[in-house]
Amino acid sequence: MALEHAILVSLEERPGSGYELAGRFDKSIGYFWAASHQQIYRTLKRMVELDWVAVEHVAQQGRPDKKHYRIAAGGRAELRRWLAEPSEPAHLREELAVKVRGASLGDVAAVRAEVARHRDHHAERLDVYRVIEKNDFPDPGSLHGRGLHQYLVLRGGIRAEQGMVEWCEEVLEALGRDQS
Amino acid sequence: MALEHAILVSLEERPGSGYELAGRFDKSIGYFWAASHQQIYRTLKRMVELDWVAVEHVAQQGRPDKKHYRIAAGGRAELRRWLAEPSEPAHLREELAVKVRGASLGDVAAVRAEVARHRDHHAERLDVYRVIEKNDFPDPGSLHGRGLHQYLVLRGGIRAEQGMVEWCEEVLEALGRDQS
DNA sequence: GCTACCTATGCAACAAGGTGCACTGCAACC
DNA sequence: GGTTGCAGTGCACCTTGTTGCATAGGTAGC
Repeated sequence: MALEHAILVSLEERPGSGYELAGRFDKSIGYFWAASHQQIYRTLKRMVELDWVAVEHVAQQGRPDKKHYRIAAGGRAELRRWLAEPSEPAHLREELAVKVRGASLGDVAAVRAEVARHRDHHAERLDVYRVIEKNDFPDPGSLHGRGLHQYLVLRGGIRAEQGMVEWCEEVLEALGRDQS
Repeated sequence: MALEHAILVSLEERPGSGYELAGRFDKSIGYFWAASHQQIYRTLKRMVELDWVAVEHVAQQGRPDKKHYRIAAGGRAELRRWLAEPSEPAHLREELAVKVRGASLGDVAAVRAEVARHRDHHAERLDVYRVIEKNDFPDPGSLHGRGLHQYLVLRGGIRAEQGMVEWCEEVLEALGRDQS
């Protein structure tokens, strides 16, 4: 499993509370590895028991107390171990593809509309990534180390979203031709 | 969930046993929606209870008896319902991206080797898809209906694998430049 | 004669992920 | 004065997915 490792990477970049981590998983890191706040709280608890992260209770006024997490020595060791270990290539899990494949068993026009909706969604996501790219990485050629690694992951997101947009366009065009 | 629906689509194309379905999920359909034989047996059982599929016990000589499944009226109705229903865009879950993002916390060279391994894997997969494309769909322009839909899903697979190969190349090149 | 793999189905247990809900209290808006 | 939203943590339950094992005869190679 990699949720622990995604959390470790995120905590290493910046320590914080579970709530804060959940926020990060709603953007940045979470674009490539989604997780709900439930999963994060539960996993953090387990990671404390494993001594991968250290907790510190922080009392607050006007707000509920929070727990501040930071990566511990055990977590760093685990990260190093995991980074060196080979991992399985992820397999695709695209509900939309199943729908396209089964389109002729239902309303093709409805499936086409679904594809259009997904295209719009991925186009929006692509715009978000492009803005981040422009703002945070104006000069990619000069990047090194951590900054370069963050940029490369963003590039992966851009490629993935662009690929989806193009595929949706191809499907829309082909289904349109077939129906007319 | 879409495993039921993937099974329905597959059974509609061709009825068969759970074992046979598991085989299909190891190739064709399974390239876009993976499932183990355990999942398939369990899901088929549930689908029989729901009257989405019909079973027929087939006695065999020299081999264990098998159960032959075909889609039932309830399954066709469910498929139509599901096809018309909007679905959530799938979110990425790429362990490799987490590793690239965390590369500086471990052995960058090891992560680079991982990326190379994954590139090779996706390149092989891409080759498989390209062969299928050439053999099964020699004249895409003339496709209609079900054949066209199958082709479009294959095109999605080709785009996804090609995108991964290109991203891996970009990462390898950038990490190589950074290290030297 | 032994090992290994294929066909064929399935249980049991566990790990991971998702959904719904509960509690607290402040700030902002209308 | 009521709703909405933010900050903050967590339990309980349910569904999905994975792993290990069991059964059992046939076929093929060494």
